[in-house]
Amino acid sequence: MSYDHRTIESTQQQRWQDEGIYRAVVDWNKPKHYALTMLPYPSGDLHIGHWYAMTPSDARARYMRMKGFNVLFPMGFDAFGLPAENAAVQRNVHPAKWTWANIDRMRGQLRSMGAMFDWEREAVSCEPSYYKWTEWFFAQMFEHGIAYRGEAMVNWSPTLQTVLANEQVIDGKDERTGQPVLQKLMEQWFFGITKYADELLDLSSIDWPESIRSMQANWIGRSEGARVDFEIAGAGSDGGTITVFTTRPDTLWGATFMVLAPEHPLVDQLTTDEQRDAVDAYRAEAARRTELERLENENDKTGVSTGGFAVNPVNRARIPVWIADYVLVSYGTGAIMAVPAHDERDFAFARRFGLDVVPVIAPADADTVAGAAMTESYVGPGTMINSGPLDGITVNEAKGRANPAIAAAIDWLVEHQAGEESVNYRLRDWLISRQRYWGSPIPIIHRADGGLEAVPTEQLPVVLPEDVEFEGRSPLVTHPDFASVADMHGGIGRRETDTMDTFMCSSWYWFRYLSPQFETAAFDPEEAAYWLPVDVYTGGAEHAVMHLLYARFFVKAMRDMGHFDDTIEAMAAHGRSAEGLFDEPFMMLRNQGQILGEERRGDRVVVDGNADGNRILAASVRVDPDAPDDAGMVVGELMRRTENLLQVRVGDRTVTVEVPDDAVVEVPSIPGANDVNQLKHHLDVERMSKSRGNVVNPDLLVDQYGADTVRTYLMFAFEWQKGGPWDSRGIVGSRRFIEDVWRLGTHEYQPGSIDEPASIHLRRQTHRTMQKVGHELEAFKWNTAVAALMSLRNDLLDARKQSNVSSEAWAESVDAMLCLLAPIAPHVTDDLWRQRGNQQSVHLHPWPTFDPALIVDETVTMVVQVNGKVRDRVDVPADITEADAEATARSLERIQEWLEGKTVKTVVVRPPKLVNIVVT
RNA sequence: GCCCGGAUGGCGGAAUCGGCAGACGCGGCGGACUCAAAAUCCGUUGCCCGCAAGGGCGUGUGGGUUCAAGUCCCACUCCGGGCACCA
Repeated sequence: MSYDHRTIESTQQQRWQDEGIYRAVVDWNKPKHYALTMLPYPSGDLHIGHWYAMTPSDARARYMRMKGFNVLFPMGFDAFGLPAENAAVQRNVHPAKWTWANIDRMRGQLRSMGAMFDWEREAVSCEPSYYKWTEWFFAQMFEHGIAYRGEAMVNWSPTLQTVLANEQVIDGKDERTGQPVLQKLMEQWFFGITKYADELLDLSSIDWPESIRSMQANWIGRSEGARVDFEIAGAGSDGGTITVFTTRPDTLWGATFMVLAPEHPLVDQLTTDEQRDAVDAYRAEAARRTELERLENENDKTGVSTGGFAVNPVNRARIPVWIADYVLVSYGTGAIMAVPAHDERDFAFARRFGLDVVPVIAPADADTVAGAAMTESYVGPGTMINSGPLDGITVNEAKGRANPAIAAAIDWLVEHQAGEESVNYRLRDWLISRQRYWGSPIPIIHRADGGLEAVPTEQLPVVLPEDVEFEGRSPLVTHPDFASVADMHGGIGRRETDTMDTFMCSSWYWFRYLSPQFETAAFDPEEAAYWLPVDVYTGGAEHAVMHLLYARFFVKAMRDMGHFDDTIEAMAAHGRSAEGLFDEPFMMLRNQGQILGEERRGDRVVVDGNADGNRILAASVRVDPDAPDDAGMVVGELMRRTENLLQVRVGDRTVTVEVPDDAVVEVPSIPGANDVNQLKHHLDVERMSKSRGNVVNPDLLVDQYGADTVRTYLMFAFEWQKGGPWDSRGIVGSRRFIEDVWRLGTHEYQPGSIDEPASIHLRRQTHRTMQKVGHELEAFKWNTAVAALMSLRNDLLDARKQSNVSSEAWAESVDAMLCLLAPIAPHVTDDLWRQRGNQQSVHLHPWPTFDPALIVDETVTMVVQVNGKVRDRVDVPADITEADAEATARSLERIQEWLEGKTVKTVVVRPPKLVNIVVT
């Protein structure tokens, strides 16, 4: 019977479902393992990236279960979001209908993966039974003062007709469509995530990748420094102050002017009558420009004087106050003290507008240049000068109080009540409201008197009306009934028509999986007490500063609002300590890389040289994508390179070009001298996208090769955390492997003449594979786990050919191979497992344990080096003594030849692996 | 500019502690089977010299430590990612 993946996979999937083997039920007698993989957005089709993310997660969940853990591995859909509304506008289909149709389709595709998802725990964020609790969390946040309504400069996307969070804007463009985003002053809903900035910076209790830690730290952007108050000159003692944040209070004596953001609230007060027109014009221009346009002329400083002055608190100097768009209203206090002598931007501004430059730091090894003569700012270390009480103090490269000059400056400010030590963050509060329909409604009622109140819990959820029309604007605003509502006291109220950022839905979904039907709370404390927290979370690194930061914030806020109290109580009842379990959502995080489109086969090369028979002998080869067809003797795509032979496609024929060593090779993208080795027949690998036509469809692959082969290939062909270009040719190797497993599993082994060492060898390889595969799966190293199993396959093929191992050794090895491969290729292994007479699924079988005595070799190949170079090898007993190892090494004929006429200086002996004889 | 990660055959990649570089797979080459092709099987495959035995070179570049370096240290180049007029 030959291997038929279609029958095997559908049969096994049906059997798993019938037997209900993936149902995860609380069992306090077993250790638990909560494995979570990021839930998909129901975009319509599962793509190869979903498979790449999910099948290894599934394999590891299966492995943990075989290791004896009670494993929860749930799945759901992050179902609110803009694409559904776009579909509504473009195709005139209701977002709910579109979303649910996609979910149905994707559920089927997810089943074809053969993953062990527990579908009874499925959660879908657009279901009222789900978003009731999303709303409830919002109401809780509102009542605890974490959610608030505030006016701020926010990101407005004209394309999407909604505001966006800072995290969703990259380089002034929205991260989904790449369209420009405007800055607008608007009243919106925010979550006070900045209160948690310091706690979010501490990732010491969780096992997360370094890159994610650094991205989160960068995003939070903590800076240490001081806040300094500058009196507004001529306004009297209580006429107001301009507060600035600076990381360099030590340079205060060099502050010769101030700059406010154009939107700063004090600008009106400071502006003199003479400057009024210029200031108004500048502010209007700044408001018109997008973030993008501001960034374009970064080096070209603009600004205008307000005509007003402030007093530098350290020396009572009257300094002019300017406005300029290089100061951002959203960072720090929206105002800076400018120290042109020691800040590049301030220097450029001062030179442009003829403002004073006063150096206050003398470099240690160079003469101090007078301010007027400086050609650039000095940002290095040195000694304080022109700074009154700070003169003579050392300035080093350290930040904050670790720098003696900064410490002295802060002390001076505190003593003179002119400022204080301060920490500033780049992180802004999370803008949560969206002017869109397809999201969870914000459960707030605006009272007639302007007050705000949360919709009471018993009235939740605020359900999205279904009878809506889509005409660009959110239909909630224009809906006849939705917005009109009574407030708590029966007064006239207006319902909030904004919905929540969909990241809100995904900030708590792993709690809903615990008890998706639970009606009295967001999750059942009894389930939570057993399963929480998530032990392993897998998914893409693109969520580093969005989902993963929000999720951490959410759990900390839930903890502070007391929403884990019932769970902690339930834990105590079962004798489980809650210590440290509710500060972070995900104890371990691992990211997969991204699968890119298949390599583009050719580069355009220009070859000149001589015809030599039916090939060209090249004198020069140049890579030039834009070369015209007549640029050289042979011009075309480089299709293949083998050693120094190139296959170049010219029109519809292929020309062979030989590149001798003395040919000139030019690859403009690689500087310096190039040779033939640097010619690549692929310089262009891109993300998969429909428009590029390089999308790999997993459904077609599954149909052609089977899910087991696709899973195995995805785990084998890449370094998982890295990803890389798809290679459609490579999958046959995985298919051959699965077919070999099938043949070995169905082979009726009859030993010929049994060779005892061969049996022992097979057993040793088997037990080593047990050790190796377990070790690799533990560490998320799928490729080497598969490689180890392929090696065992090779050993078994060899044993079958020789027929020289005992039946027991054969059976042990085949059974082990099926168990070890089961997490990776669940269908074929379970089919074979049952064919081999087992009653229960291989997935319920315990993970094989290796015998440590069996994996040690009796003999080892010892390497003998002379002066660090391998000169001979010899098989020696594994327990050889140091003396015997040296004697054996010296006795080797080839070693003696190398020692002849030389004096042995030292001999390094590392039995049983190596002897290195050092001679002179 | 600052921060994080990386660079190993034609390709994807492997190499617990510093101890045989290139596991495993793809691709290539040669052969068997076949009328032929596909599939399959056998052999081979880092580069260079050599008929061979064998030798030399080799993990981005340049130094260093060591009996021994892909692995440790210093300096640099390039690639990927994050942050950035961030005060």
